[in-house]
Amino acid sequence: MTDLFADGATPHRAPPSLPPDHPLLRALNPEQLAAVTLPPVHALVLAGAGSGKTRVLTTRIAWLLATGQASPGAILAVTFTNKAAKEMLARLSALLPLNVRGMWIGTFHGLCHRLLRAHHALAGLPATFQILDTQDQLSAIKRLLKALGVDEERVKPKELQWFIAGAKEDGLRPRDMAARDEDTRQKIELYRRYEEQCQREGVVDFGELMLRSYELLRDHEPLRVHYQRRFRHLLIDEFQDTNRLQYAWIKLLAGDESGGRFVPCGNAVMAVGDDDQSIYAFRGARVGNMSDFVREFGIDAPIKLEQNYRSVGHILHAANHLIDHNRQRLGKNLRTEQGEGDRLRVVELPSDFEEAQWVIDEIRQLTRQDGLPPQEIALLYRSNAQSRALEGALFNAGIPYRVYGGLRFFERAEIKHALAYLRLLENPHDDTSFLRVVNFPPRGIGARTIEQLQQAAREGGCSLHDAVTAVGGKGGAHLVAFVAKLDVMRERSVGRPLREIIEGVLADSGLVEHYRAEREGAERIENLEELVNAAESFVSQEGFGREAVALPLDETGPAAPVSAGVETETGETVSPLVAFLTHAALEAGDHQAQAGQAAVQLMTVHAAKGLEFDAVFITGLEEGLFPHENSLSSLDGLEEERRLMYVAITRARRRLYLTHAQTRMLHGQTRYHIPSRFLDELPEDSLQWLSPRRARAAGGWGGGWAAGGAGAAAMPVAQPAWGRSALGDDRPAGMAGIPVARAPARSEPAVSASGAEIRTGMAVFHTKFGEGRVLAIEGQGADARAQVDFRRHGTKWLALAVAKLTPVA
DNA sequence: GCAGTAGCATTTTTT
DNA sequence: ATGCTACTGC
Repeated sequence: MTDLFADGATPHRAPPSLPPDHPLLRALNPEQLAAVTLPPVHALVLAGAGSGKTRVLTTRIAWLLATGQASPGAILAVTFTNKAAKEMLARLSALLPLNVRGMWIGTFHGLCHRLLRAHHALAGLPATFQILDTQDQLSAIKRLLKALGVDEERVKPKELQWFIAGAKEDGLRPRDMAARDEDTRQKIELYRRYEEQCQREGVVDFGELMLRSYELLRDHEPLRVHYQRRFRHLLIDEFQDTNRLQYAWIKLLAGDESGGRFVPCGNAVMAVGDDDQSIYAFRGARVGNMSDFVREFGIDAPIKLEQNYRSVGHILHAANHLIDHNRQRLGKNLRTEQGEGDRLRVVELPSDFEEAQWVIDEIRQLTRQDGLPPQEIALLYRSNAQSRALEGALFNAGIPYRVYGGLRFFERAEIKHALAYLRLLENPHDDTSFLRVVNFPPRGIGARTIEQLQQAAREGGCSLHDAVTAVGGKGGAHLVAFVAKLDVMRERSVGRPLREIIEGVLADSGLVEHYRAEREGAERIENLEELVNAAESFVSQEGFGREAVALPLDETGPAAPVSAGVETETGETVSPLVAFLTHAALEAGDHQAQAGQAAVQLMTVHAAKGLEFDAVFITGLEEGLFPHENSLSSLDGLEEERRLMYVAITRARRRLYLTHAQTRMLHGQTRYHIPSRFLDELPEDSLQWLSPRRARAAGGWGGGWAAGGAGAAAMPVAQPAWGRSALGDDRPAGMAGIPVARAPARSEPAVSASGAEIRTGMAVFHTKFGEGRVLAIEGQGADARAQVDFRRHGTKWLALAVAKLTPVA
């Protein structure tokens, strides 16, 4: 089959010639087959959850290659995460015995980085430019504010970081931005100064990788034309998650602006995505790119992949029914050929504590009686804080578990320290790295000295490294010694293999020695040793070359392997060290070790996207939590929450549990919640209530909350019998899914305000905001506050001692 | 320079 | 409640 990839295979040459029963195409359903064998035209593939999206993408590429329609060098496939890119490569090489070297398959940032390395001079960057991760970016910003004498109270570093990242995601430079007010004017100015600082130090942040490579292509026509001619097939994964800039970047590779209109240049763009799984608007993702794409690329009709291979019927009914409540959709319905399966089990518990206990009991049953491996069970929640209660219960029950999230390998402090030394070997003017380790391990350089050094650097207009001689006294001597030490380390590393360079730095910097003396240092030393291993495997298997290969402008066929270094268009080489540092910044590593362990999986719903499990628990299904209260004020926000719920539901193959608690510890206070509206948006026929169904103030206005509002006032938290050890057998009557008419003893406090009792679920009237419904009550007595969803003013928290709320009959 | 402490925020996250 | 940042005092 390799002969199919002979040089000279040109795009759009021959009509596809593979028979439909070819092994590549055999197992595809009609829609998948249609997507895979599409002629070279633009296409939007609406790929529902579990519909074989990755399979379509990889088979499409394989088909293009196998039919000789494209050479590997003509393919550009882009994903969001390294994980997705790796999976694509792995599955592709399983499909075809092929050399993946010539193909550009990677993340947006990875591919942009590759472009910038190849054309760094054109892009205005030094050959050894390094990447600033989010942490580094924040410290760079803090440093900038300090240098400019801007009060951190007036301009919050985090806010400025958000502002800058947001601007870049929209493709905006400071000069493109108009200041509506003084505050914005200042931020734009700071953005400008931040850019200067980054340029001076030879570093780029994540947003800059994207924006700079966009500008590179935009402003250099020969280069753009070169890449346009090269990449005949552009494939984009998770298209619903693209931001403005990423879409603009794709358009640059797929055509030109002409008279303000976009004109495709003949390449074929296949965008694959699912608008119903768009859950990253908060970080700049723009679902609107999907409809823009349809319009601007003249898509007749999207190809819909609606056949689901993951879940049983009831789970899909629930997902379909729920998402149907969203207005803004392209429209799509999942179907399965599997049976209906079990109904979704819904349960209400008195508290988050008991919710956790109930989940644990159910997990026991799943593993012991149904023989489910623990790693096939996922506990999902809306926000990370919710993991605590679950973790505590799992710990006490002795059930192994694994929590996703938290620090990743390359983000650990000790690793960042080591990397900072390595970066300084390559680029001594990297002030962020300089500051990180100038006094770590401690070497008598204090805040005073650093202050003077920064002052000197500012005055001299130079880097901290170059300013050390300007500082006098003992501090100055220490600084000079530090720089001398760096010089020695650099000297020693010349011509050495990467492994030895890192080992040398770990020893010479004193890092290992420092951690050896520390009580908790053992793990850190282990991590540092792991860093050496990571470098070793990076050099050998990963082959740092791949990261930064550039092709000569007169490209022909796959790039030749490079051994000593990485060729750029000017024939310069990038050292293995630079390549490894880039790798560390671009791929922060796994979230946690022991991935393959037999452990129950805990994660946020966001983190679960793209994963699947036999059994899934969605916990904390309460108003204010899921949907989250911060999202309730806008329709877009609420719809995104609903999509999030959709993602959560579609993670489950066979069993799905939905739990909610009446009370929950949040921010150190007990809060009272009503069940999530999403529970009401599920099809009743697919649900099995394991506790008496509590009506929430359902259906919005005029809807009854009959059972909900009738509880006894100001009762102590009751412990209904069904709250404890709810294993199947000892469930009291009513548990077996037969809804019980009696309302459970409730625990919402009735709060007296203006002589009237206010309770959760109650319809109320406010003199200013009008009619509303009480979503939650928090606190006692004079501190009591109520969260009220007002019909026309959105959701507000009101202090009951102040607000005039009257119950509405 | 470091330890102890007061203040503060606390949805979701990849690169 | 809790964990992180920033500041004060030795």
